Amino acid sequence: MDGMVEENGTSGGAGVADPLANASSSAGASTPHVVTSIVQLTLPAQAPSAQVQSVIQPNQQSVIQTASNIQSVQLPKGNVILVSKPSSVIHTTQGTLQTLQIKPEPNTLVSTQGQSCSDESCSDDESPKRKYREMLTRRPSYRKILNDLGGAEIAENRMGSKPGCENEVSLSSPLSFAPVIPAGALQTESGLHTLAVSGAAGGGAIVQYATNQDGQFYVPEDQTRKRELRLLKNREAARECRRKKKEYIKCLENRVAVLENQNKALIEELKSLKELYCQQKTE
DNA sequence: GATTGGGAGCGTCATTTGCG
DNA sequence: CGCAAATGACGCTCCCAATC
Repeated sequence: MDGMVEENGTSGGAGVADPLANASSSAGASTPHVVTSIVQLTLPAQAPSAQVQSVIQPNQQSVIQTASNIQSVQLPKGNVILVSKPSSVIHTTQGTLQTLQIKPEPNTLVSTQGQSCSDESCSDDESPKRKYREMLTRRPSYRKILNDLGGAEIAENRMGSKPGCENEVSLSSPLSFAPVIPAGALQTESGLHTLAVSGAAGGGAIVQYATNQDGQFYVPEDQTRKRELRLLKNREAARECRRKKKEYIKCLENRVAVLENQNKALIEELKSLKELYCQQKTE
């Protein structure tokens, strides 16, 4: 899967869709998400009517996005940045849009829940600790991320690229644990004993075994088959999960690079605007 | 060549998540 | 709600580079 994710955040044809790509694609001609990000810039209050010639040419792709179907909302305080959530690396427990409110006070916490929360203004229910915990809720699974972005079918195609892998299931290898004894073992109503055993690679497992006429211990056939099948499936699942995790990390790394570039461009743009503004002011 | 430390990958178990 | 899949955590092995 080398080169699956291209620099501009779009995914390669045969690869899995970059779960994070849409948020970073500034052109976005083919993306279903019209709005990738909305940034409201507030001009200095001293010069509300300043005429500023944009350094952004009409046909030039700007890193600052606008969207015709989005209405700007006047907010009483501070600047508001709306971030489309689905592709954001920031995950919250609610809503499609996140509102990040930026306040100048140094001790203010930035909340992703739609409101800021300074240390002293929070009630017990809304304590910073609680909010922090909420922010740390488990990240959605890779499967969910793909589903949200409509990439499920791609994932399925990938699965399809290994046709018949289930048929390769082999139940031939025997279990390796020894039927060591009943000290502390429990006997069930079905006559099976339940015993905790240690696996070869740490951890443990609960197995059931029975005794034959000679009092020897054995594990019922279908019990071992079930266990083997479960282990085999889980082995495959773990492998797949690791692959997806690596892919996900690649995507994140790619996104970092894209955002760093965007940040650079924004800084440059801001610099140019500032220069223009100062020029016109002195004239 | 022997030793050592770190990284990558694997198998398994326990737990969480998602779906019917 | 139950079940299967997905994922985190843990321990193990293998490989490779650095050091002695």
